[in-house]
Amino acid sequence: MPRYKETEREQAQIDTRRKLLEAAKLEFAQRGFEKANINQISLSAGFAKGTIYNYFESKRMLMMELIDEISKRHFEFIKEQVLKEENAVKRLERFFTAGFAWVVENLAGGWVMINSLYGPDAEFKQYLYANYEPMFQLVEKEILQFGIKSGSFRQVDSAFTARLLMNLYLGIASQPSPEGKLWSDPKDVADFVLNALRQDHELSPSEGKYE
Amino acid sequence: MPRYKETEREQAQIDTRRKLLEAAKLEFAQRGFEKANINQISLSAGFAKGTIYNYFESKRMLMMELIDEISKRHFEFIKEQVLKEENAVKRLERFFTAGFAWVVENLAGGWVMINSLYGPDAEFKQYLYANYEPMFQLVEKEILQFGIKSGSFRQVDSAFTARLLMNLYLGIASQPSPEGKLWSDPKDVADFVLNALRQDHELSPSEGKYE
Amino acid sequence: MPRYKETEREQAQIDTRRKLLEAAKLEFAQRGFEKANINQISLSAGFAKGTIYNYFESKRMLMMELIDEISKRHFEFIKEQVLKEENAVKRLERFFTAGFAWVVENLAGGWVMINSLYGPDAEFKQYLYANYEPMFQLVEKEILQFGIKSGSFRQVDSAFTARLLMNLYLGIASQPSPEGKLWSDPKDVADFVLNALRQDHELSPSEGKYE
Amino acid sequence: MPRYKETEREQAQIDTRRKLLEAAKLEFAQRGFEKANINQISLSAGFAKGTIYNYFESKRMLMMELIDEISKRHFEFIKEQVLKEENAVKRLERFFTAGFAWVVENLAGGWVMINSLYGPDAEFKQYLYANYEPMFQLVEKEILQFGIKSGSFRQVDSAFTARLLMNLYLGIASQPSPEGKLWSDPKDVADFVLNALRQDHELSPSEGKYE
DNA sequence: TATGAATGAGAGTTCATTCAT
DNA sequence: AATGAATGAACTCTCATTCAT
Repeated sequence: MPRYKETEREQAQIDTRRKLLEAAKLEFAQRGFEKANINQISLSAGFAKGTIYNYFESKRMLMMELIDEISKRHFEFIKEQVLKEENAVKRLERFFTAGFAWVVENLAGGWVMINSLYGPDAEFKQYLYANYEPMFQLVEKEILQFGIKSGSFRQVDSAFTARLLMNLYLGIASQPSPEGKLWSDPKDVADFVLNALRQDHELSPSEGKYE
Repeated sequence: MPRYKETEREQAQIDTRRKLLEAAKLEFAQRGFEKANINQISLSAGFAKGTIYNYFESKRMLMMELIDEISKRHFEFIKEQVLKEENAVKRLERFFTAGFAWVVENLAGGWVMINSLYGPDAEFKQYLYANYEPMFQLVEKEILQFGIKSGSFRQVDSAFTARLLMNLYLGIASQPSPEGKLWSDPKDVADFVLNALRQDHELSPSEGKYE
Repeated sequence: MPRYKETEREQAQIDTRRKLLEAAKLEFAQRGFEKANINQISLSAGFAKGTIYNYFESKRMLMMELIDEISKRHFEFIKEQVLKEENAVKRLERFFTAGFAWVVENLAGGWVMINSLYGPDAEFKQYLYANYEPMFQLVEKEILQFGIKSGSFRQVDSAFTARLLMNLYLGIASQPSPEGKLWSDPKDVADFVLNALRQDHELSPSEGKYE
Repeated sequence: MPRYKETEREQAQIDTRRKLLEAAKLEFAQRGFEKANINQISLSAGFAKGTIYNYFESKRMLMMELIDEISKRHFEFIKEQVLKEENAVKRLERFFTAGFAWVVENLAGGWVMINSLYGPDAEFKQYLYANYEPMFQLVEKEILQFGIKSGSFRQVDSAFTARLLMNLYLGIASQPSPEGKLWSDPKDVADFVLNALRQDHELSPSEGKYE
């Protein structure tokens, strides 16, 4: 059999798979995992009901692979944007700017992530946390520790603070309006955080206390 | 008919209702709304499967009433604790302390709230937001505006900041360990926030820049 | 115990029973036997759900007693009106006039009869036929045979014709408009039937009189 | 894909659908719509209980399609037989002969029709009336008006009389014995009706009145 | 006798999954 | 690889009936 035929077939399979994942993303985002209809996903993607089972073992495995794909893209996007900046403050601002932008550009994907993260399904949640580990690392190391080392930020517990920042990000990202807008500006969130992270040595000891 | 008899019957109804809501809370927390089995709830509460329909119109209505009850208790608890304090900084600390404590003491209730807040069901989400409006108000007015007026906090957008704080609270509250512990100390979160809210007038203009 | 107390109690029971039957008639007429809600009947009658079971063994027995009552009243009404007339032609006309009037005045009762007569429940149907036997007899003997004997009608098979007439009556009676009107005038139906029953034209003119 | 394969599959679908409708007809006829068990229908037809939902949206829709099918066949059968005759009297006789024959040959179908026509379900009733409109038209135009024009019948209100005849037909048709026989002979019914429709000009005007 | 909470059998419907074509 | 008919477990909801008070 000619080589190029093989390649064509492989490409066709990849395309089908991509279409199915795209349809799944929309369905899961709209109805949630439990209410989502796997037959409908296959149909929406332009195939017959059964086709999806040639590509994914089960509804659950489909979801896992979807989570995988979305979270990887999500991370890559943010990582690239953040590392572009060479200044910790700008990196932090960029983290929120890029993060919010991604959500707005990927509403359905965002919903799948949020639902899995805060939903009742332990397996999905655990899987997602594992997938987001690199993003935690990014925030912790490439933003916070980087900023502390460079003197931009005060000495904070970077692991703890990374989690706080991720929480802020995801929390806000989970509340888009029906039109797909977020309720806050990334700049404002970044400002708030920067205020919390700024050096406070210039405060006189007596002023450092909050009664 | 003797009065006390009536009272007895009424009390029995209240008890049954409470048992059913309690069982529902556990089931919904554990499995999520969609996977929750309403027959099982009734059975877990110690009744026949049909009994629950003498008390709640439908699975959905049961959930709504549960959300109602939990959110009201949640708010009352936090409100009481926060308003006990007469100092804005202490109120803010108390908000997190009491908030975390409530979640730890009410793990199942917390799950129901979080799942509804971040889940795919628009009706539940909307209902819950409406129910949590008083809590937003509490944070905005009795903590933030109160602190700004008294000079404890700098001039921030109180509505925006209230939402940020609620996000932080709910985000962290949504991640209890399997043993029911939260990953962070309320004191640490409060400190982070207080750093962001402290007066910055003592900074000289040149020091106000992050570079 | 005083005698009049007993009587009062008996009267109260009779009243309760009547109210329950009345409510049952409306419910059965509106929703049909299968969809009718026996709890609702008891409530509509002004009692608690369980009360109806103090008066009727089961939903089915309630229906039987209702059929009994309605069909007896129905027959008594028509019989009285028909026998008032001393002329066969008038009796026949009166049969349709009174019959239609009864249906219009007793729409709910009429529905219960028709549904039972033409419905899928064999037991009800059989019971109703037994109950309507006297009405068949009335038509056969007091109208048709009476008219044949008196020379008003030609020689027809009175049993067969009685059934035909009952069919005509019940068929039309089963089609009231939503406002409770029947689609035809009893006079017109009677005229049609009288045409079919008149002496054949080859009879001499003197015999052509229906009296 | 080969054409004949497609055809095979289509044929299989048509067969399955027919089997399901057949089973539904028997179940509905025997137990009535409300008591009929849709799972049982699917099982009786030789499929799993869920299969029927691949062909019909709901129990209600199944019933509607069944009514549709039966009434169409019913009408076609009678129409063909009636129009075969070229004489109004014969057409009328044929109407009853063919009508009775159809009922006897299609007992279950007949029951479904009668139950829907006289039952408590307004939607079915309305649907059936709409479906039987052509049959009313047939009786009114092709039998009665045809007979009046040709001088076979006297001048009667054809719409009114058509309804009367349909009533007679359906009423008798609704009372088959357990063995599936009707209580009357079509000839006798036709004779009765013909007597009512015959020209009465030979009666002297004064005798034509029933007073 | 009246009450109404509790019961539990039963039914319609959904849909993930299988598999022969 | 793609198809889509068939499957049957599972689930929500209804309501006739019971019975302790």
